[in-house]
Amino acid sequence: MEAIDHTDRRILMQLQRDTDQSLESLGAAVGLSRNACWRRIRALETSGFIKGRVALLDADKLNLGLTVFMQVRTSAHAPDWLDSFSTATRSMPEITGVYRMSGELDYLIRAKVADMAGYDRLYQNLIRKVPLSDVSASFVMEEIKETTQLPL
Amino acid sequence: MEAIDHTDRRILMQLQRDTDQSLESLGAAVGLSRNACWRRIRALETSGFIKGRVALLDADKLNLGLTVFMQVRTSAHAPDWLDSFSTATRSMPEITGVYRMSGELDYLIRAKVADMAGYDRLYQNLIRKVPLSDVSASFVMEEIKETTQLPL
DNA sequence: ACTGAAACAAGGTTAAC
DNA sequence: GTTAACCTTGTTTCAGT
Repeated sequence: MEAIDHTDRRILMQLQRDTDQSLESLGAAVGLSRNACWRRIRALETSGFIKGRVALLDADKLNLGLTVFMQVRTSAHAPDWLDSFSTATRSMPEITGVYRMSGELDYLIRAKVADMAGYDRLYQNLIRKVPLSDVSASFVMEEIKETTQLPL
Repeated sequence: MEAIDHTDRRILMQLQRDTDQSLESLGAAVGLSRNACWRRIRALETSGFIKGRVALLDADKLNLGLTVFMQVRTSAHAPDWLDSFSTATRSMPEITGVYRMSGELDYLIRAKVADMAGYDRLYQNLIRKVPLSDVSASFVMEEIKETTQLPL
């Protein structure tokens, strides 16, 4: 696993914007021939810098217009509580992010649902699978920025 | 803009998992010929269900191992405060998400930085660009789940 | 109107330098 | 790193259901 140079960064920058460019245009953008480019990309893949290539869908069009952040506060709990919490949240496709936060007893959940009724179903499902003492939800009114691009 | 059927959903499911499969294998997965598949994908693109295709990078490898959520509480402010806030956050590449939350005076920011020093730089930069009264930060200790896949 | 089969062209992959 | 051959696969055309 090598260190990354300036040209690699530029390639990554392009790919995390749009992975559908041809090697030709990509090479042109970073000043490289078609397969010099190809070989670098391949290296970036095998070394794990590139985790994968995915399609990004329109949540509104798919009737998933409501994004909710749930803050879970949990008091003392059995040692395997985290296990069942992880398993439960990972198995629920509406939940797109789960994070253990600083402060030890806090978890943050991000989920996508159709509407309030959808949120309630999600909430009911979740507390049925894993005991949660204190849950508070905040809803996204406006998405000012949302990107998968990392700063390079 | 049409409604989406079951086969389209299966295609979208595949593509948001991995957009690098050939039309051949994709078609096999959903029970379609190569270009029946192709035409559906094309329709899903032009109708906007597919917003784009991107590469997902490894944040740790790129020295962006610290994810932080910042909660911004703002009291009364000039009518164009939101404008300058939006412009400022959108121009900062470390910031990967900005949301106006329910409760009217709350904004949530997600950012990726290298470490605490990186967070402090980001914070200093941000408050230099736009006046913020009350900012609290929570740091991600453990990423239990993180996906771009929407539930279908 | 939507399907599949086959021809075609573009672009990813390999080999040679 | 480059150029050029190669061959997979995306794209277009066409005919059938």
